[in-house]
Amino acid sequence: MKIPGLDPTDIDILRLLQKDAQLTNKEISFTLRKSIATIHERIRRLKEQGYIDRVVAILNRKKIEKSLIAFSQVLLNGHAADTLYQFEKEVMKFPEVMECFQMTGNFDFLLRIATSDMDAYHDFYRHKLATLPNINSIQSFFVLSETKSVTAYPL
Amino acid sequence: MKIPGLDPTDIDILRLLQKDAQLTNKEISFTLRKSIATIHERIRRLKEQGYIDRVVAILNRKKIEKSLIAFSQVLLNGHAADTLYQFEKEVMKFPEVMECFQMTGNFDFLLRIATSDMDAYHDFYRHKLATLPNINSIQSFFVLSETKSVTAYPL
DNA sequence: ATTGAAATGTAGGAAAC
DNA sequence: GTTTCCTACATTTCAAT
Repeated sequence: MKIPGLDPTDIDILRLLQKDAQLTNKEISFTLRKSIATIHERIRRLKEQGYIDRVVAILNRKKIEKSLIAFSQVLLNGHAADTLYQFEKEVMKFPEVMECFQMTGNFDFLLRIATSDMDAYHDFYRHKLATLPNINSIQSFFVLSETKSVTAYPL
Repeated sequence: MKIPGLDPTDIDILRLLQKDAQLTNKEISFTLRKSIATIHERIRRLKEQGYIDRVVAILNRKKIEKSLIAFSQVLLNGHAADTLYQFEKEVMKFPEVMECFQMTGNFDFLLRIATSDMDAYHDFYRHKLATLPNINSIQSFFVLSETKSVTAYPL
């Protein structure tokens, strides 16, 4: 079995819910040819055991005026545990930072930053990000166009 | 008004649904001190007008054995419209590629790639990604740890 | 656009096979 | 794991404001 604790029906359910979490148990049971009660019980278990983390609404970025997405590579001065921890602790408080990953390679963190436009990004950069302690360098790249963007993991 | 076509109540609703789309209309109506019918009508409108793109289940990456996330910077040979288009068309077919953005800067595309481990990534790299035409270089970075990862835009 | 109330459908739980 | 039944909630519609 590919994923410990999950059988093919569980995988099918996860595949469907990753694309559309508003499917009713009835619709899922029809698609997968199982009873409603089975689907209900499976989903309950998948949530309880933490396979499904949460259900969220994905907004249309263009419509809500967060048209500018930046990916910023951050290099810190030194890698003392405390330096890393302090950076993480502060950067995750910024709502503009949707993602922050510590990375392999020649920089320390990769951030995904959402703002309305370049002015707003500049503002965030100067008055928030660049004010954090122990920052050596920040290199930013901006999204020109979005070819694909899904939240569904391949299963 | 910050976002055209939305009043403060709409913004509040979007903020809540971005974090938890399983909130019932009743719960939202209680939080925002509006009637259930109002909340219902607002959400219907937000979906119809495309502010809410979709509602999805977010899985726990660790539990489903997609522990390895790579960000790959791809540089193509030349930027003929057809070269770009062909790359986009092919790369978006790969389920491992969760995101593909055309970017500013000294590379053309940034990909987010989800696989189970380094072996699976290597396999994807050699037999899928690197076989696409007109690829000049691919530089990959891997996620060591996840400090923050949300799908909610700041509103 | 907002509301309360009424109708419909779904979720969630229990029992028996 | 499935089926049936049941109750409680949630969604959806609608007439009135």
